[in-house]
Amino acid sequence: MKPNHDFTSKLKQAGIRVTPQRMAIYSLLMDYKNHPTAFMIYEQIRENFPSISLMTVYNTLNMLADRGLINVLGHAGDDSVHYDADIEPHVNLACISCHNIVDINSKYVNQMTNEINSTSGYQLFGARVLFYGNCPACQNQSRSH
Amino acid sequence: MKPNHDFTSKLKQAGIRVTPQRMAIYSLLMDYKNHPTAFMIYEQIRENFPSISLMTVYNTLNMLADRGLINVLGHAGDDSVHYDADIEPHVNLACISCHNIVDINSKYVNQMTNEINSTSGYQLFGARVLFYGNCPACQNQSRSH
DNA sequence: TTGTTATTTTATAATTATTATAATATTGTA
DNA sequence: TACAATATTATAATAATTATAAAATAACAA
Ligand SMILES: [Mn+2]
Ligand SMILES: [Mn+2]
Ligand SMILES: [Zn+2]
Ligand SMILES: [Zn+2]
Repeated sequence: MKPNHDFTSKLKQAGIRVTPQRMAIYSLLMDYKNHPTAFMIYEQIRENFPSISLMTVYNTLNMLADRGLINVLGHAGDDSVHYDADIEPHVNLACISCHNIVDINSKYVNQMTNEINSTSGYQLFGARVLFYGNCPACQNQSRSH
Repeated sequence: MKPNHDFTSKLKQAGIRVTPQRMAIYSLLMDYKNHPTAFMIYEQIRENFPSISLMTVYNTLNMLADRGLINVLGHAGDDSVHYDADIEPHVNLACISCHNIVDINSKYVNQMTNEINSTSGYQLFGARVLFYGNCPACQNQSRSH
């Protein structure tokens, strides 16, 4: 596996040792925009990396989250935690039928973040902004059942 | 237990049978503003209602959430789900040290909600807006350790 | 009020996402 | 290359949540 210097330097900067497993997990989360769960990541990576264990996926995700390199979105109508490599505050839109999560642009998120940063008195680490409902595809399915 | 007609009518409107347990759970969540977990609710209610079971708390919370009467906030640095009786989109502020969640006013939340409602194409049921960091009290504790 | 039926509560067991452990393997470094 | 610190893996344990089914209760009609 050839080292991807983008990820390598990011991990090193955060004081995390570079391993093939961590590179694979981190870069998958950066490349795919689908806000996966630990198990979804595990299944994807296993195709190119058959010996990886689910424990390594959890360890890596926890480590990346602790250092602030990724964001923990929480549940999306299912019962496992979804992750997001985009740590800039932004609006996520979850479908509680198909459990997909997509990003959506909003011009108000930055203003809201600045407002909370300056007025709350909290030392902020991140934001979890998630609206939920039914996506267009799932609305059609339930209409024509 | 005397019936509280506010909650009674709300439950009836939602097609939910009125029971003392459900009244206790729903009104506790409305009265306390601390965004509790199922177990925290269970412990509180048990003081005046010694025979209640944790299963009833989960059943009721799931039912209220399904009907849109309460909001599911998700984890707050711990590993159990927090609930909120305030279903209007608003900013929640979680401390990842002490796991307390408080509300904070923001003038941008409503604008953001309207924006997403009109542009997303999703049939929206609710929002989970949660910023996380260290609260002032926990900042002081870690400074003077 | 009383009887009837559907629903709810409860105790209990089962499930499952996540974490802990400890032996083996790998990384960073000299 | 060799060493020490750290990571990975297989496995077992934990704990939040859900499933089940018998007993209790709410709604409602006679
Ligand atoms: Mn996102
Ligand atoms: Mn709130
Ligand atoms: Zn959908
Ligand atoms: Zn705190």
